[in-house]
Amino acid sequence: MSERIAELENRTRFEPAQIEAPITERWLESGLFHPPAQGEAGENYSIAIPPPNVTGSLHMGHALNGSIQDVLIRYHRMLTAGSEEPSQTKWILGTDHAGIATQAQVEKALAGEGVSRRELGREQFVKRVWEWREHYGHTIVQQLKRLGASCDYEDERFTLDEGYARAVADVFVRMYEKGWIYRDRYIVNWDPGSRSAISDLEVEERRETDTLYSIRYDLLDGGSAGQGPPRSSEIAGSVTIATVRPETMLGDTAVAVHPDDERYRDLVGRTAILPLVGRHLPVIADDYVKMDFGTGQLKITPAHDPNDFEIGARHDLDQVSVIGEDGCMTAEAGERFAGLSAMRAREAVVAALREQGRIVAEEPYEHEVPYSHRSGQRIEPLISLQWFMDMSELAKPAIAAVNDGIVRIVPDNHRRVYLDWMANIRPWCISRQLWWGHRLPVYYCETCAHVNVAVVAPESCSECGGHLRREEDVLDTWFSSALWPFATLGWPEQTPELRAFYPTNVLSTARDILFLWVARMIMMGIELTGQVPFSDVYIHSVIQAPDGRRMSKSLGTGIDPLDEIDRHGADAVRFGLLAMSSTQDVRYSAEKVGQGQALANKLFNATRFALLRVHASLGAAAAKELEPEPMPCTVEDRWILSRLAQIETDTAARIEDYDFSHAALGLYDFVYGELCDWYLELVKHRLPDLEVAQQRAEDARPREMLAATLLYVLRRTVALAHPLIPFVTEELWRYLEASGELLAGSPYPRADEGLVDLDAEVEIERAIEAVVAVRGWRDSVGARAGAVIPARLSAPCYEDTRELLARMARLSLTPDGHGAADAAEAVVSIAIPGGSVEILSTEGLDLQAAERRREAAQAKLREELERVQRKLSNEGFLAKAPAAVVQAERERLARLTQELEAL
RNA sequence: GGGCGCGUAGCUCAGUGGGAGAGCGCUCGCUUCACACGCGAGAGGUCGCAGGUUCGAAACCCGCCGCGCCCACCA
Repeated sequence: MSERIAELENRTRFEPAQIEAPITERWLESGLFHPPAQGEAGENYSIAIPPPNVTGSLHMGHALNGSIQDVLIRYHRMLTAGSEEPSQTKWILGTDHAGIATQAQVEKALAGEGVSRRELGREQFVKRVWEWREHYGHTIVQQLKRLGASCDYEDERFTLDEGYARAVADVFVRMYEKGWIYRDRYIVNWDPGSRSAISDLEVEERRETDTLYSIRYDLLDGGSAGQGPPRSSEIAGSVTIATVRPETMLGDTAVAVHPDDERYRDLVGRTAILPLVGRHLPVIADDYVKMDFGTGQLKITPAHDPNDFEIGARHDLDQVSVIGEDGCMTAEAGERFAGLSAMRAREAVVAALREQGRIVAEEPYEHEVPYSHRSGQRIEPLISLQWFMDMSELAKPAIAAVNDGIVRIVPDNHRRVYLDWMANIRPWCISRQLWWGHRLPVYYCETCAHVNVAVVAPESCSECGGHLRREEDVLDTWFSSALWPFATLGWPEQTPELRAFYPTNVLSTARDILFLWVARMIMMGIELTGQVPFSDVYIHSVIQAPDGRRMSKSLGTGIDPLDEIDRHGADAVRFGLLAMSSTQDVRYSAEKVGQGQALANKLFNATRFALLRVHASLGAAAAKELEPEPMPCTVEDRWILSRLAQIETDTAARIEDYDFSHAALGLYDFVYGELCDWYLELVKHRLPDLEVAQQRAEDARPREMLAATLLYVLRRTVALAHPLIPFVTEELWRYLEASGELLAGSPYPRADEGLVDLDAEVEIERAIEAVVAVRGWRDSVGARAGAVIPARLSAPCYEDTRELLARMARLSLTPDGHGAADAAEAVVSIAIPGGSVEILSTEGLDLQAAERRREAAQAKLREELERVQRKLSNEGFLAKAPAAVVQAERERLARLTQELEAL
């Protein structure tokens, strides 16, 4: 117990704003968050933070995941703090360069100055982004500190750091040499917004209603596919194709039907004439075509549709690119349309077709349209020369790791989602036409066209010595993110950090980046380090707005966690988020944050009260010497120690099971429902002021024992709650712990099983039930709150709790078996477990209400009794239910009978 | 089209085989010597609907209705 108790006298409220900054300062100065790179990963504990975007700011997802990871980190740091075997706990911190997002931000800022990035030039632009990063790159890290996140702030990484960049280049070269990375002309998801290719995973489908046009293409007479505009005499029949994108027809190079389609068997091998263009299109058979959709005749545009691209490859069709990287029609689309945006071109094409009478039907059509997750613009599938990575070999061990449980996914219903995706994994388009990012370590020879790939830029071509030109493209941001858990620790060098903290223990994230990031880390980790990067993947909730919509700035549904911290304190926000979290999406609950705030304040006041009371009751000198330890004198002491042991077991188990909401709410229930509502109220009177006690000539020993027990319980509770609500608990530790040690570096309480006392629990629970019953009765009959009512206890099993029942229910209990008093007439009976309390005086009571209440109580007891009797007379129940259940029902019957008789 | 999940008190959610719960809100009472961001007491629920399994179902199974999310190449 610390000497500074007097400070607490006037602090009747916990004020987070006053203590959060100084406490953060003490934590940072202590070095607790910056462990030495000692030992091996197997004996240490580490988590690599999902690196936030460098120019981002803390949103609810960060706040939740930060709280979760911090609980795990603080728990393990404390768990091993008292241990004899040395163990380090590290939360690896850093930020992600976030290619497209950051580049877009800077471009936007430049636009404000009236400059485009092309005007600035690559070198100057990249310089500007670095400056931007210097300016805004520390925001989110500072915000994590406000949350109380105990990351290793002294060892912050960035995915574009020099060492990290070397690791990225190194991986590229290795994968290239294995033949997994290759360059290809392939149809990609082109994002006209960021003017770059993006990966499949960065595409989101939106439901939209478009017009489905049915267009008639004429068929040439005969089978030959001769060139030149047809003369009308050569036309023989037609096909009707359906499309929502008429503008792409300008790039059609075939018409397809299903090979089994009886209706069109004769068409295969014939030639259709592409309206507006006149190109001759072979009619081909491909089983991709659905016979039961539309007319069963499909236009094939290999350059602008992923399916058509595949079909084109199978049939060796021409690729005619009519839409360019700017989203506008190319020269190949013909003079009439070239230069128009795709949307404009659509109108123009439709108008031209309509003029020719070729549109035979139009209908509204709802379908999924691809949009860029990054820029929000509609994806334009087109053929482009890009770099790809083949994932099939990488996926195999990553599938096995999850199948074999070497990587555990929690909750495990995400396991199958992961496995399904991995089983069908496709090549990954890794090149981006951006300037901000890891430029590919690829050098083209201007003389012999040889492709040089090397970590360090070669002087000249390895084949011919010719001049080299470096690839302009950069890598997909997720390529570097995939190396996060080990590249942050110095890989490919075998550093002490890598040895001490890799593999990490847990990766915590929302499910939206399970494929984008988590799966790729597992694949890359296994391939490059021979070990899985983490043994557990914890997938946490997505927090939605209170109305169930997505939380987003643009919708105006966002809630800023920092505002919430300002208002309620970091502990409250952490507690609230943890209490909300679940295995599924949840709505933001201001009430849960309020609950957290209340808990922090409650714990603060409970501790304050206990310390002040102990101080006043033992005197300053004795209080200072006091050694907190369990020294139970009474049944309530044994009860609270037993309950404490139980909540200690439960909390540790819940944290280890990633059951954060129950860990949080369980602590709340213990602090409120047991420690404060009952234990403190029960023992108050046992700690009178020192002078009073001395006047009464009381022995100091019972007070010392109670003080020792009380402070033991509070210290343990405060320490137990620390990983969830670190600020208030650290603040209280200053008063509870004389040595000045930080709670963050102190051992975590582990249940003392020897303190479990089920008899005490039964007794106190019974007494609490009785108190509640009497209080309810008092309230309903209008008894004054403070009035002490004469009564007689008519129930067994209250030997040790008789006094506390009287005190808590404000009864003056007549001693049993004492002549005159015992003979007093009972005017009212109140049912309590195992019997009744008989009220001996009616002064100031509403007797009609009392009677109504008695009747209601009787009715309820009868009803319950009947149900139990029914159950016990059911032969099926007696024969088939477990003996313990039958026994419990028998006991219940006895108890209810007793209570009913007492009324 | 495939998959995952949800539907319990006015609201947000726990509870997954044996007496319907919490927080907030609401009602009543209380300046009770830690806390009025407090204390005490209370009202409020055919556990989405219908069937089945079981001695016993909010929970397990089948179907239906409603809602959400993820994946997927039907123009």
